[in-house]
Amino acid sequence: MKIATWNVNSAKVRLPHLLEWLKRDAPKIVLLQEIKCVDEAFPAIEIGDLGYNVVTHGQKTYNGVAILSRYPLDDVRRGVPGNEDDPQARYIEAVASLPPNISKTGAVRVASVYVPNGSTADDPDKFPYKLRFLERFTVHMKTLLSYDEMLAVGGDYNIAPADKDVFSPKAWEGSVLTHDEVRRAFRRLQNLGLLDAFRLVHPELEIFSWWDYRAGAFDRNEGLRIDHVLLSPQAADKLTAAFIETSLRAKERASDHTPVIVELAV
DNA sequence: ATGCCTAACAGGGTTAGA
Repeated sequence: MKIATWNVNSAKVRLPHLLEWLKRDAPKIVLLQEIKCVDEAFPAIEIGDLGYNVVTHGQKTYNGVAILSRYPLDDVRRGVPGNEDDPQARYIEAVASLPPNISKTGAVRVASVYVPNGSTADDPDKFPYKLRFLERFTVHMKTLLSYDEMLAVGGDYNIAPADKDVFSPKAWEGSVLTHDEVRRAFRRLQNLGLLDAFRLVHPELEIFSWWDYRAGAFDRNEGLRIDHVLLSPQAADKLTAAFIETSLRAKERASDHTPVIVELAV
């Protein structure tokens, strides 16, 4: 079963790419970020026609997350608990029920997260907001891990966990994507028991999930690995493959992010 | 090299992204 995460940078603009990719690759579950639209404007009909159930947590203009699933979705949660004072739509969670002919394990809980960028480390509002979001998100992850179930949390974490996730560590030193404090926040998640699926399969591979729109960054392969699928131990036990679908970044009118995909033998 | 593209909203220039 393939589970993918993708920051589409506008569901409306990326719809042709999304539909084509869903038809070709047929991931069972897709976790989307930056849909940049309200729930009513999300192209749920077109996606539903391909056999996907759709739940969204949208917002006008900015942010917005969604879950697409070939399996039924229940127990939908919008927003991180304890973060209700935050008007930005950055988190959605649901339980996908796997049919008995597919799995004996029953269900997998999935979540799509869009961690704030943080602007610059000296920004008086945005960087503290990023750290505060990560703190509250981490508390909730601890709760979900206590359920001892299959859990996959995919998203744009806006964190390059290590220097090998950065094309030029020197150029990115001190940025909000590589900052010690956010890397520490990422390690905290891992120390709770959430495992970086891509790194489990490819411990040393240098491959990126985002490339700047400017200055031909994609053609030069000047990117970062900031999109991740984190797995509970129960899910990581089923992990058979992980890869980054670079082809979608090469298209005309591409998102600046490309899908990260994991395969679980459930 | 801190605005090199892109998107939304709006109907031009600003905000935001990473």
